Parts: sequence; structure tokens; C-alpha cells
Amino acid sequence: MKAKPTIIDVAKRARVSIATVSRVLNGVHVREESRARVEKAMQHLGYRHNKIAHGLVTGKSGVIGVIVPGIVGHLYGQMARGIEEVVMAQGLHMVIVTNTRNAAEEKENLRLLLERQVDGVIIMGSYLNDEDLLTLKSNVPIVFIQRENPPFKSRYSSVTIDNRSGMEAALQHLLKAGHRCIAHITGLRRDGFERQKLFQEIIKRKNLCDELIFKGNFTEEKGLDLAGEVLRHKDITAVFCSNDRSALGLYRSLHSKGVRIPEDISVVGFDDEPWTAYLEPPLTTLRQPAREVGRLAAKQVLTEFSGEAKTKQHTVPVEFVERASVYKINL
Amino acid sequence: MKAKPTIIDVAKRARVSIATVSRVLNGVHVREESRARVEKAMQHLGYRHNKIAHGLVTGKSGVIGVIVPGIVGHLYGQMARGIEEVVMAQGLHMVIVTNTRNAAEEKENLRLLLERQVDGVIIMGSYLNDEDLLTLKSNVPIVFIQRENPPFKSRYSSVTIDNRSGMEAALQHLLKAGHRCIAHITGLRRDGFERQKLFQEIIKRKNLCDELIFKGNFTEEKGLDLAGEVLRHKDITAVFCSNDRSALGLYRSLHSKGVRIPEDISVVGFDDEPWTAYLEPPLTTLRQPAREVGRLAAKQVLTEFSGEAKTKQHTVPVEFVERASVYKINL
DNA sequence: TTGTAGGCGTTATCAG
DNA sequence: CTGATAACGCCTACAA
Repeated sequence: MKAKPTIIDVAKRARVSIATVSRVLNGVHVREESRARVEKAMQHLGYRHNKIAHGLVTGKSGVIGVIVPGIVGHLYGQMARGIEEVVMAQGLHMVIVTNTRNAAEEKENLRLLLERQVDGVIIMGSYLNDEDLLTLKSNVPIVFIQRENPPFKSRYSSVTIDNRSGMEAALQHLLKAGHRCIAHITGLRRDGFERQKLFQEIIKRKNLCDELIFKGNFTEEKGLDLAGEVLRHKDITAVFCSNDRSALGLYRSLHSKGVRIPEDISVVGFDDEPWTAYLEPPLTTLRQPAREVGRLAAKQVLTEFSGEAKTKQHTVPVEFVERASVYKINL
Repeated sequence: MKAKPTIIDVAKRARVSIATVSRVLNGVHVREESRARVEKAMQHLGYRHNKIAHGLVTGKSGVIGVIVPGIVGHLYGQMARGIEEVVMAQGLHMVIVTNTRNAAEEKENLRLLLERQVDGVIIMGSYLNDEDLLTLKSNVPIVFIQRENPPFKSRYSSVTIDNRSGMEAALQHLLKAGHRCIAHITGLRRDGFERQKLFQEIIKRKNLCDELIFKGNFTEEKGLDLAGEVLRHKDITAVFCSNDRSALGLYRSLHSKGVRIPEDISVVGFDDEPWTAYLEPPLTTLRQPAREVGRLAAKQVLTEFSGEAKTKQHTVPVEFVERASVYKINL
């Protein structure tokens, strides 16, 4: 009647061996009578299965590690939620660590996770390179979501947003609406650069003016600053922002300058953050299926962990969300 | 040169005993030379400390469990971030599970966490009652953030928002601005009810009309619906919404009806969600110091876990955020 | 300062 | 179907 009861205590009270207790614990068949006695004993003693000890012998911790970038934001939250969803359904748990942006810290976080014997790791927006991974010699599956560096030559899975299809859809929409002089406020990191590259590629392919690139940094402030420069080009009729926050900055500046959206300038964002629908006018943007991305990543680690399943590079499409921030010139 | 090396392997290679290896692992002093040899051996072998085994013998898992309500939202994310911050600083980890709203599931989640031998638990918006807790006989500290039921008679810590001070501040502001006929769109759960009660109490104390209560449910839709009813009372000059989402609904309906904010109707929200500053006009609201709440809760579990520290009921103030949605009548 | 040996709570193997 | 008993990897008196 003192500290935590163990299977030994249960076994004694049920007058069976600890092996039998272990069996009922793990759903192995035992005689009905024994099982009943064991269960009663557990009940009585307030026994609780110790997953630490269990993990030590089985070599599985039942935990998936998740590393998320320090920047808060809605997207990462959704991804984490998606991961938790499938992880939980398997009776596993998820430990989250956030790394305040730098490769060294990320590596350290990963190391700690591995010490904890996680059964798999999911890293969002990783900065790690092949070499880092190598020195850590992880033996568990790692899958990367929206990794920053170019894909590994190596053996890791990944889940990546299909920026291309999104950009194509959005620009198509703009073109159909009659826009011919479209500016782009760029962003940072992999997504930012990729989007810029795609923007330029598509614009060039359509034979439009491809010089209207404004260097942004994914922040509202920058979007706000850039508005002036954008307005200096009188023929710009639409601005494609690399993310919603830039679009927000642009909105505010345009509003304050008395420029009408979308009549004077059309705006398109990227991410579909929850508040974009509340803007005036509601922002046309591209939605990242963040939750689904999380689910995918989680499923990938799990199958890799519990089988021979090979690594795989997933690409998920983004969805074009039409709202009211694009003016139809040709109507 | 095969599977995971253990301290035994390290000990052999360093020609010391496993005890010595363990010592350098745990920062106990050993002769400089031995330490060097051990470290070199670990390096060479690619040794990794196994925290599962470590946990089994020490009885500490080094993990704090966190249960968050299924509803996503910005606040819970911030709280989790605050928890992770302090937990991480102690070299611990945090496992998050979300419960899709119902006491049974919450209890089950807690049970699983305890099986995992977490060193402490933080539950946000819990629905558990004394009895539930009792049957689980947790031996680790549990602290509740914004628990739904009335405080325990029992021995658990909590962190709670000081709705009162917030309501006082907001209403004071409204009164100073000359508003005398103020409506309230109510919310749900503990916070909703508490805010309503406080609203009525304060209004009555000030000898104002206290009948203008509109039954909301924390959602945008409801806020939108209620706008009509609010407008029917011609003398209402301000509406205090129980949360920002209700305020948002009100905004949209008012806008669509051509009612001006704040000239015709002033609006105050609660929560200070990130997008409230982007509304037109920016919403005056009350900020919950969510991150700080998380930190507090985490510190509380940690001190309770690692010492005799008694349980404690924390109350954190909310901050009044003045923006542009309140009209100064008397100026 | 270092080594020996006895656990920590479970599972797994192998006889009965 | 059940029961000993040896791991699992590490920590920690206790001894040396």
C-alpha cells in the first residue's frame, strides 16, 4: 500500500506469475479465470502500466518527435495538429520542440529527441544538410516538411508544397481577369525564392513584363513599405504577394493612400491564413493544406518505422481560393 | 560495430568501468584522464545516451504532458509555446495531446500520459471533476489552465485569467467615452458565463440599463445574427462582445447594413487575436497574456515536481488594448 | 577516484 | 496455458 504497484505486486495478489500479468497486459490469450483475477488485482491495486519500462525492453518509445520553426503562425499549428491526429490514432504520442531558427540548435534538438529514443522524427522547415544528418546517424525515420535546402541525395522522405501549381492557378486567374502588368512582392527562404522563380518563369512564358519584382521578406512591414514603389509604376494593375502577411501590409498602405482594392490594384496572397477572409475586401489567395501535410508526414514516418516501406517524396497541391481582391478588367 | 552501443561498449573501449562512464554522462567528477578517454570512446562509437533506460532507473521521464482542447485557435498555441519555453530550458520535453472536447476522452488522455510516466501535466480548459482525478490517483503534479469547473476543493494548482479586471477596464473605458447604453453578446463555458456575470454586476453597480444581454456562443456566425437584434434597440451605442470572433461577426453585419463603427456603434472584443488589429476599424479588445500563462503553468508544475512547493492558484491580469472601435461621445 | 553488483518494471525465451 | 529467468541500458550505494 505504498508506492506505485508493479506487475510483481499484481502477480502476487492474483496468485499468478508476472509473465501471466504481462500477457493480459499485452492482450495475449490466457485462461479466462486467470485474466479475471489479474484484472481484479490491477483494479484493486490501482496498477498502471509503465511505458518507460515497456519501452526499454521493446526498444520502441511510442513517441514521434516533431521539430517546428520558432515562428508561430497558423500553418505550423495546423501541421502539428495533423500529425497528432494520426499519431494519436496509433496509440503513440508526439513530443514537440520548437527551434528558434538556426541549424545548430536544430541539430541539438534532433539529438535530444534521438536520446529520448523517439520512433521517428518530423522536421518542418529544416535547415539541416546531409552532413549534419550523417553525424547524427539516426536509425529512425526522419521526414522533412518543406525543407529549406535542396533535396537530399540521401534516403529521407519529405512532404512539400506544390508551389508551381499554385502559382500557375493564381496567375492564370489574373490573366483571365485581364491583368497584363503584374508585380510580385517576393519572400524569403525556400518558398519565397521558389515562388519568385516560378513567377518570373510564368510571366516570361506569357510574354509579359517581367521586371516588376519587389524584394519583400514575408512581413507586413515590408509589404507596407513596398506599396509606394509599386504605385510608382502606373501601369501595374495587380500585385502577387509571396504570402498573406505581405499582402496585408500592402492593403494597409493602399487603404491609407486612398487607392482602391481591387478597382485600382488587385492583390493576391499566399497561405490563406484565417484572417484573410476578414480583410476588406476579402483576399484572394492560395491555401496550403497544412493539416493534410501533417497527416501525410506522420503516415510516412509510421510506415517507415514499422516496415520496410521506402522513403518517398510527397508533393501536395495548393488550392486557389478566389475571393474579392482581384478586379475583372475585361468585363 | 553493430547495433546501438551502450555504456558497456564505451566502458570497454575506454578501459574503465561502466560506473565511470555513467559518471561522466551525469557530470559527476572523474579524473581528467578517464573523462577524456571516455569521451573519446563515446565519440568513436557514436554512443547516444538512452533516456528511456535512464528514466527507468531514476523514475523521472523528463517529460511534461500537455492536454489542449481540440479547438485550434491562437491562444492555446501561445500557451503551449510558453510551456515549451520553460520546459525546454530545463532540458525536459513536452508531449502534446489534444482532446476533442469531452470529459471521457480527456480522462483517457490523462491516463495515457500517466502511463508514459510524465513528470507533470498541464491541462487547458479541463472538464475533469474531483472524482475523475481521484480515480486516476495521479502522483505527479497537475496544473489546470482556465479550468471549466469550479475550483477543486482539492490539491491542484491552476492558472486563470482575471476576467474581472479586464471587464472593469473595458467598461470603464466605455463609460469614460460617454457610453451609457451598453449591450453584451455573451459567450460559452466558464469564460463566457463569468464575463456575462461580471458585465451585469458592473453595469448594475453603475446604475445603467442591464437588460441588454444577447445570447451568443463565441462564434462569428452568432455575432452576425445578433446584429439585427442589437440594432433594434435604438439607444444602444456600444456592444461588448465576449470574444473577438463574436465581434467580428458583428462587424461584418454592421458593415453590410451600412452602420458605421464606431460612430454609430462602438465595439469591444476579448482575446486580442492577431487579426483584430487588421479589422476596419481596428478592434479595441482585451489581451490575454497567453504565453505568460503557459510559462507560469510550466513553472508551477516544475517546482511542484521537484520539491515540496505547494499548489497555488495563479491569476493573471488581462490587458486592455485600445484601438479605434470605440467612439468618444462626449468629446 | 573507481569498480562491483543489485536493482528499475517489462518483455521474451523456454521449459514445464 | 503458465512460470522461472534472462535480458533491456543505466544509475547508485557500497567497497576497494
